Amino acid sequence: MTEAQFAARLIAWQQQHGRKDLPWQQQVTAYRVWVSEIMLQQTQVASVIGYFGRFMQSFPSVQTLAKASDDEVLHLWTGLGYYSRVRNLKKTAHIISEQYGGEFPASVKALAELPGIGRSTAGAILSLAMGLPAAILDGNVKRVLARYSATSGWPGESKTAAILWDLAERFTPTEQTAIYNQAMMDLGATLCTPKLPACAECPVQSGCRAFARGSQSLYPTPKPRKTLPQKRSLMPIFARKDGCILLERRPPAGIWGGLWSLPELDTIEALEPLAQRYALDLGERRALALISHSFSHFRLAIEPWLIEVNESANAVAEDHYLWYDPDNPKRLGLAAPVAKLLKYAAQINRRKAL
DNA sequence: TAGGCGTGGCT
DNA sequence: TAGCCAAGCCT
Repeated sequence: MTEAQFAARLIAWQQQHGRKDLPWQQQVTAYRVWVSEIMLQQTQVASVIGYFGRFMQSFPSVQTLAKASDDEVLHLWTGLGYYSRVRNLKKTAHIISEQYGGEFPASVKALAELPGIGRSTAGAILSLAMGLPAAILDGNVKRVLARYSATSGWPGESKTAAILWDLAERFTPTEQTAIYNQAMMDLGATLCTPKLPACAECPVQSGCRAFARGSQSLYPTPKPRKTLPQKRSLMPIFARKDGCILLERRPPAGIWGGLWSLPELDTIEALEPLAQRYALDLGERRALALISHSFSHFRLAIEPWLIEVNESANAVAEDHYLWYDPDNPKRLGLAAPVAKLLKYAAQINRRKAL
């Protein structure tokens, strides 16, 4: 099968079986495609749909996003993960409004220089939003191409990535590139799935080297896994009489960067110094059930403590902490397990009030 | 180049 | 249950 035939079959398949009703496929603009592509990085379509709608409701244009506060954007990202995407999103929104007059540049090079946009996301914006010929190489395309060409090697290795990018560039047609790229993603998401691919329905089965050998499950070569380190931390839920709970802002980089969180302690011995810093008188305390939270690179066991406090004046910077009212919550970014704990603590508090 | 960076769904 | 995986990018 020639490269042109491959592309033609994908395009025909897309028109019959592809996805055409995703939110970012309606009222297509570079802005909407860009936001969707950032949200979809390492994140499944089903998870993104709700977030995308709320985001567009609040920030309908690159200018409204550029002017928004960090807390407001992080609030709408809470639970989606990879929060550095938000910092990069805001930086790029600024650059587009200030330096590009509100229009996205129309080249891979210029797009990929923007924070948070790499080669594949640049290709997606160019092809899907602008109709220009540009290749993409996301997880779906990698899987389709690795199987079709029976290419071994983990795609995270530069050598394997170079081979796959070369294939992607060769197969990507200069006409109808948007439909073709969407077809490759949809084929990977619906037929050429990681497990139990539906090869019987595949439009390019006849040229697929993995299918010919019955070795679909060998591609792409999986990432070499190491056992995840296990960490543990204490999270004091300092609750005032009025039900408000102490939150601290996390540093901009690192895990949960820029989000609001409960304080994190290594040991219970660190509780007194922390209480002193905030000038808290500690009352009754009770341990709540352990929470296990899993990240891509470590596992965290959280030991939450609900602690009643009386507060007096302290000298901690105002933008470093706040008293969060669960019954009248401010709009800000919260780490997922912290959001769960706050709900739980509010429940306990409400029961006590009855 | 390898590792940091989240979360939820699925098996 | 525990591991795998998802429309990757940055340092």
